[in-house]
Amino acid sequence: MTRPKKPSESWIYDQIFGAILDQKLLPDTKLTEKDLCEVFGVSRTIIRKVLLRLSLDKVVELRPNRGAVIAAPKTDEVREIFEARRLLEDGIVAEACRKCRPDDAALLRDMARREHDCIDAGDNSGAIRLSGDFHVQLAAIAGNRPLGELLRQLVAQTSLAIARYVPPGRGMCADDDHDRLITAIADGDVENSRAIMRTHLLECERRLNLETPESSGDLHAVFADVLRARRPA
Amino acid sequence: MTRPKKPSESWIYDQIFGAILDQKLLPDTKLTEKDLCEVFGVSRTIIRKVLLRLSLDKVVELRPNRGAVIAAPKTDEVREIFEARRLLEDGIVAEACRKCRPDDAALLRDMARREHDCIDAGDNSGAIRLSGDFHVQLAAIAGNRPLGELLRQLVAQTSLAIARYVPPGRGMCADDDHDRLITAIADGDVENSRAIMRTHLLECERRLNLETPESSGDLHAVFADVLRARRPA
DNA sequence: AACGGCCCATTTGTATACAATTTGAAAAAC
DNA sequence: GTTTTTCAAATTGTATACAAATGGGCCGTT
Repeated sequence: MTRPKKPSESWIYDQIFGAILDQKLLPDTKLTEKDLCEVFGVSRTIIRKVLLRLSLDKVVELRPNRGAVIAAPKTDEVREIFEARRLLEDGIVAEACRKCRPDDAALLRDMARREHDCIDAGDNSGAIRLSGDFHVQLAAIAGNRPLGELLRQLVAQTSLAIARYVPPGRGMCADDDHDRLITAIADGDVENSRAIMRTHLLECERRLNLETPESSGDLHAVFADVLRARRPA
Repeated sequence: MTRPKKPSESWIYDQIFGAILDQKLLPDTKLTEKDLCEVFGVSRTIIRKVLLRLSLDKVVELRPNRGAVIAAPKTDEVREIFEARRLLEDGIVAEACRKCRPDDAALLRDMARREHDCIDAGDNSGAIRLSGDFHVQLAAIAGNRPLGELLRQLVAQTSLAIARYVPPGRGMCADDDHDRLITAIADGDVENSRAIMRTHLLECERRLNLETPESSGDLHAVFADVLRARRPA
């Protein structure tokens, strides 16, 4: 938690991302460059680089001439993200089954344990982050680096979605999904692993309250009836 | 081809990327910031933003304190990229079959026609770019935007790999693969579409000469025998 | 009092100045 | 003659200065 003398770009990235996961920065919050400069003690050059990277990861939205705000993914988009993850991770987990070595499994078990610790300690953002790291680590074991990089992006967006749509106080993930997944992978059981992963992702998506329609945004859609009434056909 | 008064960031991106596809910029070529500033008539601020984005798309490599060079993907990495594409596009094409409307098919046919025109005219980089756009458009029809964005990145890396590994003068892609794909998709024939896509990608990869070992790079590996001789066990 | 236009404060976008690092080569030491 | 040291030119990294744009409030008009 200590701030280095010269905060690096990636450290600032993590700090901002972490603040989002902690829900200290809520969607649509404006990120003024000058304020971030004062907070982190660097010039706008650095802050702008960080904001550009955050925007390419779809964590913040960069509106030309109007600054950066925390991204507010729509429910439709969150569903698409999970759909994409089901596709990618189906392939990843199958390959991980074939490539997984004993020490890989040990590392996965250690990550799952630390995730449990975070949940027990009530460290919500830590749990979200470790859960994401777990999936990224699976991709690393599968050994396809481009695929792992793509998943990293989807995981970042998923983390944002969880922070946004998980009802506060409610448990986020079925605790032992990851544990059962590790066992299946260590056994090299491809079909079982794929089934667990698929169910796991579907279950995660289901726990988000994506049903409640969003208030914001498209006023034309909200007042569609008004529009229809105003135009006597 | 005319240069705007104020070249936009994305225009400069496209120009550099196009020069790479045209093999006017070969791998490991250094991209000096000052030179690019003079060429495009903008300040280093803009150039550095473009280079950052190119590096995040893995088209150039950004070495800290040592500048940017055109990326030189290793054969292993190219194989991984194609493997990732097979996974992603298998899902994309299946979804595109369900979502494809008549005007979508018409657009695809138009893109395929323009690609043929480029091949006939000997416009190699144009053909590579349109071929990539075709696949990205399929993802757009499938209607999963995050997935489409991921594919866009893979397509960029594929284009770089093609420019690097296709033997000059040799035809790049089986001409009618895209046409047959359009027909199958327009018919809503999921299984056939998936088979064509899979074969298409495998065929593209096969046409690259990834067999010839790369000369450059890891001197430790190249001179492994020397190293062994120097260390008398 | 409501509407519209104007102006100024704030914020973002771009260019440039300055600091730090790398690199190559000349000079000094062995 | 070879190796090491040192130094200068070039290049990247960071901060800042300046230009352009946005947004909101003030004032005048109707």
